[in-house]
Amino acid sequence: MPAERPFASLRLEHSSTVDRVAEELRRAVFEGELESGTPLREVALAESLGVSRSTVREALTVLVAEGLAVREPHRGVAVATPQAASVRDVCAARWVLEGAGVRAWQAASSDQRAHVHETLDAYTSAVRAGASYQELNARHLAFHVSLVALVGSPRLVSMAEGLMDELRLALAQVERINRNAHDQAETHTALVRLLDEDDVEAAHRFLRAHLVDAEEEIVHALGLV
Amino acid sequence: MPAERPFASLRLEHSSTVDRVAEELRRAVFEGELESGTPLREVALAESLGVSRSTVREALTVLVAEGLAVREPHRGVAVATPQAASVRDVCAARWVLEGAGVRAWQAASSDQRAHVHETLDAYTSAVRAGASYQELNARHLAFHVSLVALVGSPRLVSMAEGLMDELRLALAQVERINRNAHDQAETHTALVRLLDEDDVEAAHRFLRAHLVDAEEEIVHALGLV
DNA sequence: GTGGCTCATATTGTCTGACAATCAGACATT
DNA sequence: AATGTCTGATTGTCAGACAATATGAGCCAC
Repeated sequence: MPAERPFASLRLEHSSTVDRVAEELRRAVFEGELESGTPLREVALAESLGVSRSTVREALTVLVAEGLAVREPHRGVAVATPQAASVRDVCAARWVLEGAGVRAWQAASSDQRAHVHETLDAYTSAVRAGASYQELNARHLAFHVSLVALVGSPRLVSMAEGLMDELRLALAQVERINRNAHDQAETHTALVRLLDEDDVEAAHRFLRAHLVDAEEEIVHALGLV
Repeated sequence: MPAERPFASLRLEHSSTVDRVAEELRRAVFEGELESGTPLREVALAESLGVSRSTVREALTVLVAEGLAVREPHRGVAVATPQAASVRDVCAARWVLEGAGVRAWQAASSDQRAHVHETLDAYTSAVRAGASYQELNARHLAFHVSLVALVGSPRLVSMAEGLMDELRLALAQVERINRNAHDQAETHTALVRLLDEDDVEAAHRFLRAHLVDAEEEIVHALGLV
């Protein structure tokens, strides 16, 4: 019987100008090129990127929606400045999402569990390969997103991705000055080992401790900036 | 000792034109004036609202970000069509958030617990007063958001608000045809009673059942549309 | 010096008008 | 029926304009 959408797997991304500008700004933020608080002037960006002001405005709206920048009426958009309070909030939220993911381990599909292993492998091999801060952060946080994905809700996943983007911003600001991205490969491997043993309770407690540690470390590092 | 932001609570909303347009579109969607799938043409909206096309575009971007509308490249924005799958996803996500809220009951502040009572009262009195569908939906969902607020994370709250907006869209579409918004005041009162008795476990199970019911009901009603 | 005033400048918020790229539907061709 | 072509509608992006508002400097009074 013929499928009703024979070529459903084919897809080509139609990157709009706005998307490209937003991506470039995101990159600059995560790369630490833009210090937190830096104002993002519309005309200056438009000229330097060779696009119109309207396009820049739309891209800035995206950044603001993602929490990477803040807009104040008639004062413009600036790179967000991570505060201790907002980091704690992000961590509280991620604990809810990731904790739910871990609890869903046994109910999760084998694909979802495999995906956790994949993101862990990607992280640990990046650590071994001595990858850049940005890549380590990205892979580390991707692992945590894969935990949330165990719940099986696309919306929860995109929420988690948004939270991780905010963390990446905070980490980028911290690492501009203090490059202390230490190796956490064993910690995560241990977490997954607990999951593989189906000891969900222990994994849950372990994750809790890990997230609390991460929160304290980021907040502490922020205090030094 | 003087606070560092003495009048932080004061705030006067400088409603921008974009905000007003977005609010008007939101209202029209929740009111059921716009059937799901209705294309939102930029020029037509601009003329009928008396604003420029750029302003309409920015407002539409907001609606799309909120999940109330979908944009397809070069084809424009249309009112989102709630699918069974997306409703189930929203419900899975809200279960994670609201469940975490209920579990946080005992650790929550008295303000937060009082807020749950307030939103419940607002809902039940609206029921008694025979309020409109829209108002009942809004107050009903505001109660559920107040559960999430027990966690104490602003970001989780705004995530929950986003989910509820999507549900309001779905409800508005089913109620365009089938007005079956039945009274759920007792259910919610019972839930809060369990919380007041600090029987968090029972409240958790009760909430679970309530959310499953709600999901099935909405999905079923959607099937009739 | 502090506090308050006016004013010039920069920037945003919004509008108008334009044009190419793309899409949807009708129509013609094979 | 499937394919190619034309036409109109709509979006994506651009350029330029103007009013409202915020920022900062200078100036004045005390």
